[in-house]
Amino acid sequence: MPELPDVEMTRRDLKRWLVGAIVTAADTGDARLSRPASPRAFARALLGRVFERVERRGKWLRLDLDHGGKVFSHLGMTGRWVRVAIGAPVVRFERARIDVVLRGRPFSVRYADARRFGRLLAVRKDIADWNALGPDLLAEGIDMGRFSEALKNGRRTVKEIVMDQRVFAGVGNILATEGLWIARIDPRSPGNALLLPADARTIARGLRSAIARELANRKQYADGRADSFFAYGRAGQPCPRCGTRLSKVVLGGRTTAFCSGCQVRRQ
DNA sequence: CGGCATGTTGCGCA
DNA sequence: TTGCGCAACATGCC
Repeated sequence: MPELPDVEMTRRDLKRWLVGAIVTAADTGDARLSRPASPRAFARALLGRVFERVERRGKWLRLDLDHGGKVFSHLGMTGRWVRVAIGAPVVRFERARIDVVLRGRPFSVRYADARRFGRLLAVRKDIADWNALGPDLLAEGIDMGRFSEALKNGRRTVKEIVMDQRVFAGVGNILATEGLWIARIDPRSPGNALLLPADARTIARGLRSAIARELANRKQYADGRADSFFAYGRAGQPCPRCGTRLSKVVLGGRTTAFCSGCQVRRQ
């Protein structure tokens, strides 16, 4: 599921389903997902409340309730929200349920998460994970000065820097791989080798373009990932731009595909 | 059966 | 003290 474009699509769903809806029942039995809050706190915070807003920053979602409470949701690796009829049976890997009434119509919204790497907690104020997030490439203008600084100060590779949620909220392994391919920059380049303002701009443009492509793709194939990636998951196959066999390397513990033919490596 | 997976975190070690 | 690499988390799927 989860990188910025998927989470954004989820935000739009939740906004459509929940804003203005009143909660008639809420339940989760999963202490792991609701940590450090308790499953009981989740039910208690939601019952009888009305959703006012659904916000997103990077891969985090925040649902604001009418009494000032907030529900934070992170999809982890396999989390997803679905809407079903009221009283519908438990969906596969269901971890939480929110029954609501919107404009007189009752229905149910379920959170499913096979691996349970996600988070789902109801709290009174913003959590540290949310506050620590850097700018969101879709929502906010990015501060090029700050990005250049992050690159300059980083001994890490440019891919690791770009995936740092404090630098760009929402960029994960797919977006970083695709964005750098579009920007024609070798993901192994150390950040402090990319000193030109033009480099930062090119990378930001590549990431934005990758996000736009993914969003368009999600809209078209509402379900699953019809992979139309340039580089992600395609090591060994020809580069769609220059035909060179795409290489594979592990950076920051994540598999990374790139083209040694047309992605420039800086030292 | 082995290997890999869109994410994050915490631990051991240099 | 800081930083880095990597295992761990829990499960599906090829």
